[in-house]
Amino acid sequence: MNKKTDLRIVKTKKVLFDTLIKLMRQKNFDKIKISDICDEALINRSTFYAHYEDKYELLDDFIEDLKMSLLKDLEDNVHNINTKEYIMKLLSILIDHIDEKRDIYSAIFLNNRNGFLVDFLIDVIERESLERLKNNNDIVKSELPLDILVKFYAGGLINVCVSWLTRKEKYNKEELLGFIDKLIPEKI
Amino acid sequence: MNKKTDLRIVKTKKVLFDTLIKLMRQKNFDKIKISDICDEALINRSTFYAHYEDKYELLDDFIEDLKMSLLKDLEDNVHNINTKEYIMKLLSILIDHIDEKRDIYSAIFLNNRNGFLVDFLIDVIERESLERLKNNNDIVKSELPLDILVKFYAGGLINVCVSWLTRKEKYNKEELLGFIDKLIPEKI
DNA sequence: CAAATAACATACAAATTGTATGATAAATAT
DNA sequence: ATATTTATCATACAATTTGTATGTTATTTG
Repeated sequence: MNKKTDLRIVKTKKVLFDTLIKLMRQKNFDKIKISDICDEALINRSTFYAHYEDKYELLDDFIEDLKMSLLKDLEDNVHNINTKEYIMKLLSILIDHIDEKRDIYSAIFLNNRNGFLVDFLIDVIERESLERLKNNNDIVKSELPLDILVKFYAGGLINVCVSWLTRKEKYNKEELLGFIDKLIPEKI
Repeated sequence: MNKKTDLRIVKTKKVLFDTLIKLMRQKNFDKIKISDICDEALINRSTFYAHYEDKYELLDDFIEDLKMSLLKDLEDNVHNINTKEYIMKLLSILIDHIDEKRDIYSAIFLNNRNGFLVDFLIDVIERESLERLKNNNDIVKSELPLDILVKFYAGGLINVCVSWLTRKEKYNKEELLGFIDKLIPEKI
């Protein structure tokens, strides 16, 4: 039984997270000062230092949270189905998740901090489905190493999602999923 | 006839570039101070400020140079051939280029500053081959918007290259090209 | 060789960070 | 409900890093 964290800490972190994203939408993360964040968040600067060593630690903590919430969305929704269905479901959840948190993700992407998402997606695919993919007939024929396949599809699909999110949204969510459906072959 | 730049400037910028990469291999770009760079480069800090406003401008300038050299490699080698051949040739040149400048690129990738390469590759493909791709039978059947296709393949292939570069190199250059060959369908 | 100018040495102001301390307010636990 | 704990605040200050300014020296160009 882990004692729950003090409400004040929860509140402080939340307002720091919100403010960070707000500022990242206005200017590049590189240019954001700790004092900017505190001023905007109405948080004393010494309080900031009580939680984080620097702004990078704040960003890391935030992204960790984001990963957890994405992971939860996936766990709740993705179940054992075949490879392509599985990937489609995974991306559908991912896109929903991104779409719900559109402000957050577009701020992250604007700052080119999306490496984590590629890494994360690769991680998820590797962890959750490596065993399944290994025993799956779909995958055997490709003659390609699994790690290469995973990198390729993860990189490509994330890039499509990023452009969909940051651009002027030529397509809606359903169209995007339709495109992705065509990009992923039935038999990999 | 544009007057050539003063030799001293060329030398100063070169040593700044070299030092930046050296430091980026040791620690994250975020943590590198202007004074670190100058100390290591044996350049007076005031000289730094004579050329750049901050370290981000230095990095931009360096990446601009890198883009130019990559562009030159491509121009020298890529000629009109069909879509798949064209893409394979493009990537072959890209991989050679990256391989030659392995130290530089792995430092950039380690710092997750590879967004520019995806953007750049997309740019190259869009500029140099959009017309060709448009009139190409290979592309028509896909029923997918060209921009989506470009994002997908650019993101996927760059991600494969990045992992190839930063990982412990399980595969050699020829094997990598073989994998890429299988990833790109004959008819897109 | 003369003129131009880049790099240097130095100093210093400004901005930002990082730390320390005691007081106050809020949350938890008994 | 009250005592206890502790997070936040206010403030001050040292330390770091940046950014600018100035005159001198060394190098490059023409």
